Amino acid sequence: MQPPPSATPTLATPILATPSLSDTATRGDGVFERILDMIYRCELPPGAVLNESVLAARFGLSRGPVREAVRRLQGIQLVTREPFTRARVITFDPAAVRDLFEMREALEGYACRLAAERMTDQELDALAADLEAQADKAAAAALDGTPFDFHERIVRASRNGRIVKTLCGDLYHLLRMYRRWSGAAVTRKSEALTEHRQIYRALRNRDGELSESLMRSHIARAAANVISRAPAEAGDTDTSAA
Amino acid sequence: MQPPPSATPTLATPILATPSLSDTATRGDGVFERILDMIYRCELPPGAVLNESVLAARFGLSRGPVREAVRRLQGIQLVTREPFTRARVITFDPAAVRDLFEMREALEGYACRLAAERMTDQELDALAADLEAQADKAAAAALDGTPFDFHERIVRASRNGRIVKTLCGDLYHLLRMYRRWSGAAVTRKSEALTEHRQIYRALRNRDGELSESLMRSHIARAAANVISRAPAEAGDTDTSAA
DNA sequence: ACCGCCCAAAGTGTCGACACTTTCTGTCCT
DNA sequence: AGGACAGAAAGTGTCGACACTTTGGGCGGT
Repeated sequence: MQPPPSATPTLATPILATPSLSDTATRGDGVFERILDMIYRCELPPGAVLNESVLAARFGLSRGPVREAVRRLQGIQLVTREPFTRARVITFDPAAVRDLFEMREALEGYACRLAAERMTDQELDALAADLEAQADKAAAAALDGTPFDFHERIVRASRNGRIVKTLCGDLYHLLRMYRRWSGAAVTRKSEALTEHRQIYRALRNRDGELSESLMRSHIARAAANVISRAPAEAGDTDTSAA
Repeated sequence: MQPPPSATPTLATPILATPSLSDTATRGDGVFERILDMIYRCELPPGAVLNESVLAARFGLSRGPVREAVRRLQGIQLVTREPFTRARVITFDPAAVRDLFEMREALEGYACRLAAERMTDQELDALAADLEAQADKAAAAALDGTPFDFHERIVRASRNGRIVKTLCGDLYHLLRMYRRWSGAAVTRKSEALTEHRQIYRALRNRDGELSESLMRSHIARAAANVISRAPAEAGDTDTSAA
């Protein structure tokens, strides 16, 4: 349940300089969000060292919350770490990327099969509407060009909370991070749209087998497209950037 | 004040009564293991409250490591927690169990498909040998009656580190815990063995499609068997059991 | 000049204390 | 008597300090 770092549910927009640190429930959570954001922005690129003291000083608080946040990052496998050594942002070797997309293929394909069985007709209608709206305008509702909207809708329609949490949580972070880092823009927009329409048709027909198959192919093609760009080796960057 | 300022500064073999707490890399890791064990043993049954202070006192150390361990447990979704409230061991409602087995079906099925493509002939030979050894004797090498040996072998043969980590890590914990709690012994031994042999044959034939399909069915049947036992509602248990 | 040991520096692990939040309980008002 | 409020109690969140481990550099031995 990590909607893009824009949502501020019931609170007024904070005017403070520290953006997402003051209005969070606990400071540790705030730090988690901020570090996540720093990783997304490639301010902490893959391979960067996470120094607890430095980060604490940067955020103006103690090492405790930072430590907790780093552990959570470690939990979702976004940073690697062994007992007494420094924590580092995960680095993308080709094997890891392959693993990532394979896992997504397995999970999201299955989620698509479940969705074919469990989606309501209303949900299907809404999905179709939004899909075509996205086709007309370059961007859908609010977020522009994120092809994940379609995917997330289907994943959530699987009604499997655990799969949803994995795909929309951990894997989503990783995927997004890899995209950002590799600079792989979505140059497959029209193809993706076609494939999305295919998947939608299979869902509408309640054909779980076909839905899963199509989703797998779709993801595999996207993966091939993303991987085709040779990923340069990540350089080390310290957190002590002034 | 735990390392007595005596001789042997680097290697102090602990003669203490605390079994698995002193010899781990870091104390937080030790606490993690111990709490995990307590959950397995149903000493901390589903719904039990994890009180940091009480656990710390029980383990004879500060709240810091305990806190860290609880956060890690939270990370793998074995305990639920919201900001300022107590942490509780996850409770198994039927939907959660269904979600769990579905996810396993998706992931392990796919892993099996990958294994069919990636296993070496030697691995297949070894797998067959161990499978038949298990069939002869009631128990395999060391661990008795754990049907996970076969599954884990296949999962690891998928060569996908991320899937392996998920299945043999998080999900494995959950599954094992659920088994323990529901008291669902494996009463399907002979059927399971037959199905394992089927899967092995498909792997040997390098038939990924069939391998995946068989594995999915196998897991689905196991799930149905386990779920059939009506899970009683979990009672609350405090950690301050004297 | 090379290799290994020793030592200081950096960084993580752990601790005890304090601040804040939540919950419970006892009391006061209606 | 019943319900809302205030205060205490319990528990989590955070902090600063100290202990331990790892690492990098200087020093002496060969």
